[in-house]
Amino acid sequence: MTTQSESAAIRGAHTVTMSDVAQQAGVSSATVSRVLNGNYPVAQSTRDAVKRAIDDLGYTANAHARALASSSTHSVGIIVNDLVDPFFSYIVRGVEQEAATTGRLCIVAASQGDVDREIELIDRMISQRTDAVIVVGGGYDDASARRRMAERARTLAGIGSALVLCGRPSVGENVPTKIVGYDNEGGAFAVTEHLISQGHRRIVYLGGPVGLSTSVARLAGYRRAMQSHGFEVTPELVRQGAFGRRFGHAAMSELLDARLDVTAVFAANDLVAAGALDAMTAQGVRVPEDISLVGYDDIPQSSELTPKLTTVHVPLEDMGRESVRLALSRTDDAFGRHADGEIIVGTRLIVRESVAAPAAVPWGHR
Amino acid sequence: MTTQSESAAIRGAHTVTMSDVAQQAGVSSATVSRVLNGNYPVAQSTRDAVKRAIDDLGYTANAHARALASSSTHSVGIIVNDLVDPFFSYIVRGVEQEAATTGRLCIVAASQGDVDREIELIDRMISQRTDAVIVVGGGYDDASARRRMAERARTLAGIGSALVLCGRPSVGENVPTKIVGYDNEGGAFAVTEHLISQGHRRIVYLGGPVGLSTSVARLAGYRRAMQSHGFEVTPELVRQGAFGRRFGHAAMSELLDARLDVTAVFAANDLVAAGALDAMTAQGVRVPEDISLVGYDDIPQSSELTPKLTTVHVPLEDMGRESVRLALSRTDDAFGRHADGEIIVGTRLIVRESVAAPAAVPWGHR
DNA sequence: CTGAAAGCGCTAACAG
DNA sequence: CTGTTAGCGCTTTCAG
Repeated sequence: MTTQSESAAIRGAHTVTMSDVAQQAGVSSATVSRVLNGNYPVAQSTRDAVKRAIDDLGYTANAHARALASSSTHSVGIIVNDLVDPFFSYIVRGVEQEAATTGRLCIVAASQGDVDREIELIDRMISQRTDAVIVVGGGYDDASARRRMAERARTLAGIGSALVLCGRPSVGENVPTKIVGYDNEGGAFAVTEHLISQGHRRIVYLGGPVGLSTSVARLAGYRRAMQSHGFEVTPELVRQGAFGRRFGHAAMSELLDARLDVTAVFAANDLVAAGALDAMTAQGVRVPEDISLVGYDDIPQSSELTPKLTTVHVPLEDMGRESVRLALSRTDDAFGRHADGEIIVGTRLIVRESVAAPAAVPWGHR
Repeated sequence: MTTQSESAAIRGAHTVTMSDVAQQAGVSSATVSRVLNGNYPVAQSTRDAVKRAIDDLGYTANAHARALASSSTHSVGIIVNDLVDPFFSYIVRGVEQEAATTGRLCIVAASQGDVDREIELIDRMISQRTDAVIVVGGGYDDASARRRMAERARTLAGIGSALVLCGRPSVGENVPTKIVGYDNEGGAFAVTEHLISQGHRRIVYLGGPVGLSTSVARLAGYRRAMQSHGFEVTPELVRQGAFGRRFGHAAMSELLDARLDVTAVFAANDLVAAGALDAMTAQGVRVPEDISLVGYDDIPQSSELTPKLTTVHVPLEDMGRESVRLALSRTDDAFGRHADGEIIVGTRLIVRESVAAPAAVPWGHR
């Protein structure tokens, strides 16, 4: 048997191309293309000969030549802030899965939350002519960024691809984007309501970058719930900053040191909650006996904290999958114009162990 | 000002190509290519004209055409088991970072631990002609898989790319692969020694798929440490299975239910340790007072457990970075033959809070 | 410094 | 069913 490596060695370092295969099989390259793509009738005998030649030569089609000659590149692009943050990695997992299911490869890039970098990465994806470019996570209310994003959206729509905003608000009317979102305001409202229903009224909102759409919306939901019950949201009750564990820890420590009179904490996401929990545990504050705590996102780790975290579930992986499905579904109308597509996934309160009725005497005031 | 979108609208849906730009700028496409690549002298005025045309037209180079005509594709491929497992996601982060630094994009794919799927994905990466294909994580001692892997390694080397095995042993002598590894056996030996030095002698080895190179090596290190002290490793002391949190929980619960006489647990990785810790906490077993616990990998979450986990540090992100560096460093000799490259990163014991001297009376025997 | 022209490897009509 | 023939959009000699 002639193995791939042997023949490669015999033939030298020249890359094996389709016409090599054609020649070896005694057919034309068109025929090789046909058996490869299986989208056209080819005699069984010819097919076999071609397959044998492919094997013997160790031929692997050049995806670039293919992309150039045909249309689809069989790839999707995804841009996230950070690949190790569970929020993003679960979404990436969903995207990769759905891409694989549809025979596509997945190009991922991390923007580190830098807007310019993000645009730059979108441009690189455009260069790659990916079948979709998925941008994940909240954005800032920045007119320039929005305008540049809109330009890319148009370019992508123009080449038959699509820009999908996953967990990010629209960048403007009449901009051809697809959106996969979830209800940040509503979820925040619900979880705050839950706290209030347990008797809390001095609730602090902790974390989330100032101005980031996601955290703006969560804060709004919190505010609406508080106000609908006539509870005042004093400035000291709102502690924004970042979405990480570290911030949660630092901000909570500070809060505790200040002996602020609060009975519950709404952390802007689960990571912040985890950090806050650490800080409380370190200072001997019991959750939920002394202070109740809730988070947002329901990343799997949340149910592994002690106590298990009450939070708002967001179907991250599904959002990833939906993003590619939506992008791939052609929504052009009869005139070839690109219509908008939008999916809002459901969000729901997950009650676990981190909430209880407020302590008779608040922590730090005994 | 003529915006990109306006002119795109005027021009219709035809993708903007280089010759469009050339025409608009009144030069040849060769010139456009030159200013784009900046690797050849072009008059300043011409350069400006071209740039303006590019802007006006909203031109974005087609990466596939470029890859086809030139050589480098400016991309690297990486294959992991699972994108949300911190072990893998940190490595991916390192790869993405280094790729970005060298102006490359990163194609990622998940094999879900399936060998055939892994080979299939390598083939797709070969199709993409990525500058490197990085396969991450332990492998099974499977001759067929190794042979197929070796074939791919040769193919890749033949087209000027490279197969790098990150955290996986060599697939054979004279196979042109690059290796980025770390000392599993040594780290396991060290952490087991640590336990022994604290007075433990009934230590259970928990987790890790049977036969997976990584876990085989860790188990070997554990055995060597035990045996060097004359402690017998009875079969009941070795509980293999998987690398996940769920397995850790299940196996530890079982162990506890069996009232097995052990004073310490060496979890095959931190996820298993986290699961085991959960199980112990649930049953009222205190760590480390009743039973000591150690893990492996030192994923960041390890220091966020209660108690903080004593474990073996593995520089995951660095390994990712090194993988692409190594792959990109040409190590061809004068005859154009591809030489092997290998990096073994350091591993070190991280002592935290999960180990103490054994209890006078073992848990479950009071 | 710039243009013309020959591919890179493949797909997709268009003829047989 | 199969071969011929154009390109896809770019890079890269080779000539000016």
